[in-house]
Amino acid sequence: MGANDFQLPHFLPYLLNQAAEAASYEFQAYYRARYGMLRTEWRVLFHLGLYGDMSATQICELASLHKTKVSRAVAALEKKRYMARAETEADRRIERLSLTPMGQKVFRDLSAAAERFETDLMGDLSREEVTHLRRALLKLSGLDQRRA
Amino acid sequence: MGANDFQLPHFLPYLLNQAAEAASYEFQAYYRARYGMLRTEWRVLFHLGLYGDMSATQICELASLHKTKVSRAVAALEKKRYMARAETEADRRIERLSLTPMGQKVFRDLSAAAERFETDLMGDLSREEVTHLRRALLKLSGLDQRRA
DNA sequence: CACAACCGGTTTCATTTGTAACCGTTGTCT
DNA sequence: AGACAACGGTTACAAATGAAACCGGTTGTG
Repeated sequence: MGANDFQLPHFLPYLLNQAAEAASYEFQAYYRARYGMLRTEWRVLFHLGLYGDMSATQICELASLHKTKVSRAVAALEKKRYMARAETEADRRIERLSLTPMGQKVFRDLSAAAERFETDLMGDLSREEVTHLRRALLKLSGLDQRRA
Repeated sequence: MGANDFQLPHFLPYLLNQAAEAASYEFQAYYRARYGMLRTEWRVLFHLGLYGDMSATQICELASLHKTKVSRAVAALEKKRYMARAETEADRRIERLSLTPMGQKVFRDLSAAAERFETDLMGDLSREEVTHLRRALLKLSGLDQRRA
């Protein structure tokens, strides 16, 4: 024990952070340059594209994002005409968010780009390594618990 | 292919990010509450603690941090009296950074805390899983290339 | 030796983020 | 019904971040 055998490149939180940053670098550059989008914005866009219309709060829960972040991302996406809001008749506080046709197009392009970057990324890893990696990350993130 | 089989919880950059955030959450709360430190600050502190005195630029390279971030972290650590600067006689631009005794104490405490949190974190994973995970993350982060 | 390019590090300014207070709506309790 | 807590979402303000300009100090070149 003690600090002697502790090394930064073995410390999981550090390692995860470095890997996460490296992994999202190219994709980030892509959606930023091409659509002027921020990280939270593509996340919101993807949630709507993948899971269908939903409210801001639902996105918060699914993506573990704070509501102010989502609120701002929603405003930005709306301004870019990628997304629209509709009032809910049953509860007038809730806004049903949905992608516009243009937003859907962006979503499809970004999905394809995401797959390309991911494939690229996995180039260094064997198929088995990727499977194990995903499983471990799911556990660590708690995403396996929160999801159906 | 196409967007149909694409799912957010399988997308590596997303997954890595979620895992990284979840993993560093508790440790972050610890050094923040206890020492009022920011993420970049503990990274700088750890680099000095683990690898001995060095310059800001060297930390930038080792930790893949931008120099403004390091500059601010160094200023903050100095203000807290965890770290001191010394001029280099050979090149008066370079500052040799080193931990004060107080900084070393903080470093030791944080090292121990880091190990505890990491052990905790790995509770969900088998020893083998952790080994594989580390190897994969090292590759993805590029940390294995840049380091001796 | 003068001059320009470069380097280590800081500062400035615009953008992004976090925290908390806030607004209108709905649910609850009596 | 009326008072009040809780909720969905926004706004305001402070703190953190990123990009680029900047400041001395150093190196290289004529």
